[in-house]
This record gives sequence, structure tokens and C-alpha cells, in this order.
Amino acid sequence: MPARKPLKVATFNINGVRTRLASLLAWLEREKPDVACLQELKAPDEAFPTEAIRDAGYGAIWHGQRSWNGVAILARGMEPLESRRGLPGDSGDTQSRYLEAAAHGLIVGCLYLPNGNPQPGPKFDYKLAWFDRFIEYAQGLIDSEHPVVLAGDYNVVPTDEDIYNPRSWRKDALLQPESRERYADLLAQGWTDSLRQQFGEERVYTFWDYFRQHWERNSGLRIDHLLLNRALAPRLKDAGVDRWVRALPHPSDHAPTWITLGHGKAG
DNA sequence: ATGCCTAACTAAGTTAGA
Repeated sequence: MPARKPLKVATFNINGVRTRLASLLAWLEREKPDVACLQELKAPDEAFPTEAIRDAGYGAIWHGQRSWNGVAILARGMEPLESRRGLPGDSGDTQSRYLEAAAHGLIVGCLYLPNGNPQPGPKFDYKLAWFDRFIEYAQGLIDSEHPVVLAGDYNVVPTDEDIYNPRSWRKDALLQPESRERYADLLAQGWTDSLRQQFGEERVYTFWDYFRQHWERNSGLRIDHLLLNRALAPRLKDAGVDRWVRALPHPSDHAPTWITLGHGKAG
């Protein structure tokens, strides 16, 4: 049997799907991810650029929101089959931050975890509460016989090795012990942090803020994560960050972050 | 302790991101 090309699954906080449509299309054309999770669409449902994305060869589902938030799942050459819209556990939560679908043989959870700044305060409380709901929900997926990937902007810098210099970020919601403990609790369920797994001790960043020439100086943070359940983890082949997208004109402050997966149990 | 830079909404100034 001829070897099948590995599956490529990516997550990209696009920071405005309309503003960044040209970058998105260039990225899809060049990198051809089989599955792409997008966050921060910053657009209501009716403003999602369905046609351009279809013309690029992708089926898509999305959960938009005016001005902020918004998540989407794109699947190359097929329509994603939606399995969940919104995180369970709080019927009063109206923010568009979780979407889930079956695509290319995977269950794909696309998440945009709350930022939580400023902390302390109600936004930080919301972040932690959302995180707790997510941990509870993830518990039901970790031992699924189906391969599951939870991909998105977690808004957590897991350790001090995941940031250029933690000093000036110490009081930021992304580095708080409460945020980090929850990320560690999630991994302790048995999830594989695929970027860290693949890079070992090597530094890898997925976000560079717009301030103080942080991109030019490679002063980055690793906050976009792809977590694999037990059924999927053995299939991890490679991981990386498409940094060239961050270098485009008028970029998002995040870069697309991806993994490749083998097809069989042995890869 | 705060701004730095950028975007949405809307029309100059606020809110939010991280």
C-alpha cells in the first residue's frame, strides 16, 4: 500500500477573519491544512466569508459574534460534521468560544479560552470558571475510543519556558498560578501537549504582541495549543508554527500552529 | 502603575485583546 500523506491539523487565532481574509487564503493555499481551527473571528455569523473559503477548497462551520470572539472549523475537501456548539455547564454564557466537529476521521474541538485580563477581577473569574467547565467537559473525551484533538488559543503560558521573559508578564492573567494549575490539571487527565512533546526543551512561540517590536526581537509566548487524547497521541508525527504568516503585512498577533498525524494505530 | 500596538464600532473616543 502506498504511504498516505499525514493529516495536518492547525489552529490559528486570526484576530479578525474579514481583516485577515487575504492572509488566511494565502496560508490555506500554501500550507493546505486538512483541518483548521480559527479563533477571534470578530464577526457575526452572516459576515463569515463562506464563499471565499469554499472557493479555496474548504468546508466550514462557524459560530460568530459581533466585535469579539467567534470560532470556526475548516476542513479541506469536505464538510465538517458539527457535534457541539458552545461549552456545556453554563446556559447563560453567550460568548462564542467553543465549536466541535468530526472531520477527516477526528473529533476536533476548537476553543478560544478567555483572556482574563485584568486580574484580579470579573474577567479573570470568568476565565477560571470557563476553564473549569472545559476541564470537566474534556474529562469525557480523554478516554474516548475516537481520536480527539482540542485545538485553540488557551490564553495560558504553561511554564516560564514558554515565554521570552516572564518578568514583565508576572501579573498578567496568562501567567497566573490559577491559570497554569488548570492547564496542568487538564494535561494530568492524560492529554498530550503536542507542541511541547515534539519540541522537547526547544523554545517555540505562537504569539508575539504588537508592542515594542516583539516580533522583530522574537519576544514571543506559547499560548496556542493542540492537545491529543490517548487514542490519538501515538499518531503524532510532527509539529510546527507557520511563522511566515506572522511576517505578512498587517498580521494577526498569532501565527498558525500545526501538527501532523499518521493514519494507522502505528502511524 | 501605565503605555506601548491594533482592531471593532462608529464617526472621536471607548472597549478589548494578551
